[in-house]
Amino acid sequence: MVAGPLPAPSGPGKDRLRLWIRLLRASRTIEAELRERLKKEFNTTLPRFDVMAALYRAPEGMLMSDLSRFLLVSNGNVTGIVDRLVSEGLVARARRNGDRRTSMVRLTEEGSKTFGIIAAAHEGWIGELLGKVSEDDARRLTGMLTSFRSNWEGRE
Amino acid sequence: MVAGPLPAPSGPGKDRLRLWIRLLRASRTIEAELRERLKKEFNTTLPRFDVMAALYRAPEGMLMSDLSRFLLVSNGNVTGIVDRLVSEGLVARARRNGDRRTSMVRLTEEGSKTFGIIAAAHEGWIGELLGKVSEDDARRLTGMLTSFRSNWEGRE
DNA sequence: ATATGAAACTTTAAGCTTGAAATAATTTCC
DNA sequence: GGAAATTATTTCAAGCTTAAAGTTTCATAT
Repeated sequence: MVAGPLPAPSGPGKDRLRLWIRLLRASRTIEAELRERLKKEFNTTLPRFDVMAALYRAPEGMLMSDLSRFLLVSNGNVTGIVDRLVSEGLVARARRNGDRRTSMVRLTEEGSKTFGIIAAAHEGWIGELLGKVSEDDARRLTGMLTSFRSNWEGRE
Repeated sequence: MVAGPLPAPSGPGKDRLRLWIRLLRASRTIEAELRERLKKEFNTTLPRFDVMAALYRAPEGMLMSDLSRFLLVSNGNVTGIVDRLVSEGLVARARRNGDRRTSMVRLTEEGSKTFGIIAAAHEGWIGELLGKVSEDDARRLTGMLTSFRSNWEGRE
């Protein structure tokens, strides 16, 4: 996937292949940097940050399946991450009256406070890491990515 | 990370944050699809494909540390993936005369043949998945991503 | 009411991933 | 030549990830 330098591919369709490779390398590079900083500065992980970010914007809480869908990861995966966040006191599961299969997951007060702090740092990091991209290019790129993602969403 | 819908962020620097979120969602979506197809069609994984792709373009072989650097993953990680590829007969380690700490890793003949087949399918999938991106946009996007990545490479 | 099926979630096994510690070989520097 | 630092790699523990199988609960249709 993360192919790169040496013999530049050429021929029909190669431009898209090259785009994909760049896209993947870019996101992996940034992801690695964020992961490292989250660990060093806040002793947390990217998956936990992702879950907290999702919950932060849903004060009423989210179902496990909502989280799974939103974060694009499997539901078994979310179970483990939420388990750890619960044991850290940052997240709580609340049984529901109506449907006993489900539980509403939400940030605790401490979780919310903690996330606020981390999120501020995170936004600063992104600004720094993408600093060389002009606001204009950022908007243009975002537009392209959005349209190309829309071919995908809710496909199967 | 993979934040999305609800309250659209606004303010200074928010365009870059949004760009990052889209970038991440796009690459995760495509990655997930590739992973699934690699599993279903060829009973292999993305990391193994990555390693084989790197080796395919280096017929003389690569050191473990070369692989690690090139693929942007830790060296301990590469050890495990190469181990599995070796046990599948797709990759071979060759001790070197000069430096006995290192070994040259390369595709076996079977590995090379196998990779050729998978790579052809892979290229087709990318063409399909990014089909809606015009060749022109693909080149433009690639250019932007390249320049923005170059702020990063060899940073520390 | 009760089977049948669907839905929400957890568990499990296998594999991927990292950072840190451990090994081993090489190089550097007195 | 030998200690000390460096380099290449593996090992390890903890955590992330998936797909598949299992559990519990709910909804539907007899």
